[in-house]
Amino acid sequence: MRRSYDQYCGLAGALDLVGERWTLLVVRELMTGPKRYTDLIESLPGIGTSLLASRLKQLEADGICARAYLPPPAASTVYQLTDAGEELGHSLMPLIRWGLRHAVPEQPGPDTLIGPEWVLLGFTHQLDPKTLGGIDGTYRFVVQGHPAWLQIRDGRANLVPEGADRRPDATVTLDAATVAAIGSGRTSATDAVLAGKVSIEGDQAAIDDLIRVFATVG
Amino acid sequence: MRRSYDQYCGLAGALDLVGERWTLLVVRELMTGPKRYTDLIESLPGIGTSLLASRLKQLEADGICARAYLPPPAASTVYQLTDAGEELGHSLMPLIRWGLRHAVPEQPGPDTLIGPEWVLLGFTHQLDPKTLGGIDGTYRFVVQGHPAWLQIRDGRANLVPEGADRRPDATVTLDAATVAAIGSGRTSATDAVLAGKVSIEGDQAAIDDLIRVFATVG
DNA sequence: CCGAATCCGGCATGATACTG
DNA sequence: CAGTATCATGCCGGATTCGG
Repeated sequence: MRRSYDQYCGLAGALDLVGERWTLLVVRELMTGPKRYTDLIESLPGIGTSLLASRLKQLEADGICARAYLPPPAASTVYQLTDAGEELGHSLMPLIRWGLRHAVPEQPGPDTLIGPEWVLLGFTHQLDPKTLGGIDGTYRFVVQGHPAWLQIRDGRANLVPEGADRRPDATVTLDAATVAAIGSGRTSATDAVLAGKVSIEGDQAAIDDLIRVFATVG
Repeated sequence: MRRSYDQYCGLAGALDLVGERWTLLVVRELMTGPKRYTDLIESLPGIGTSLLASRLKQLEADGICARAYLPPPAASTVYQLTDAGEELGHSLMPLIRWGLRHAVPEQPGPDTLIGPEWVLLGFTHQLDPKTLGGIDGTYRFVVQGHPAWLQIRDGRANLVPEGADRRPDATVTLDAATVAAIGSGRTSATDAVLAGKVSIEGDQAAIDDLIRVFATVG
């Protein structure tokens, strides 16, 4: 029997489902695409293998994530968000941005793990869908040396896993503090570019598209 | 030394501060005005007095809430949100509405605690500030027999504590399931009124204002 | 190697009793 | 009213093991 706050309240109900330690970080991982058990273990150092298994089972039972079985030769199990899980992910964006503003230090500490997708989430969430229309491109973001891929297509921007065959239309290089400042809303993307904190290289048309998208952020 | 995920991520950082059991529910309580220690204990059955004290200390140390000392004759300590705490409250609204949609059953169970403010939060968050302009009124909502007060003034709507001297301009009566359906976005407020799920009584001008506000919700 | 289940020490939580 | 002290319980983290 699971522990419940037993209150008729959206927050208490949400926390009954996803309020336990690690659970929301598992959801965060799945927000950037399906992941294998081992991928999750690596992104979540300290979780303990049995706890992850238990969390995944709960999330599955609650309809937040589901397993999928990749066909051979990949032949592996992946976990992915259901529609309810995707909605949950979107509903977390303001909290993520609050955390960037109030809970994440300017500079990461020596032992702090950096996942470029984590900090890019706050950025992509601020993009204006109207500006994205007509753009079709794949951008490689290098955050503090760690690469992540952003795909803009059909008026939507998504972080996608690195693909062996993928070639970036442009590469954007910046450090973690800069992404955090932009993602949190503290700095506008344009200001960061003008301050020389962001380097963009690649196909000129793609760069122009990106600059236009940046102009709407902040 | 507090346990930390130690990840450069807005969500992980936020959870380092407010991810432990009960913490966000304390914040939720403070979202509807300053509260005394004993008020909190009563709204959070099961928390255990020492754990609440510990959580309040953490929230204070992290700049999310602060104590205030009421002057005599009230002569009592209250806890209230700081600016960062208010921001946190706002950032939780989408999660609260997700919870209303996916984690709260239609009908409360026999032991489920009902706090009218909890479920009204999802409603007030959807109000369109433009519609609120020019309205100055105090409305009494009776949710499943439990009263709560909504004050609309200066273009903003806030849940306020019951005041001995307060007199409602109108009283709205409805059940918990109806507020949840509206607050979650499943039903529009207008539809709920048309379906006879909501009863409104009071001053005719105040009722008209309220109906106009309702029309923007959903 | 992937995806777990098991065992165990330690810390967090919950209930009660007690104090200024 | 506003907490502190204490203690039983249960959850978490780490290591090990095990089947596919």
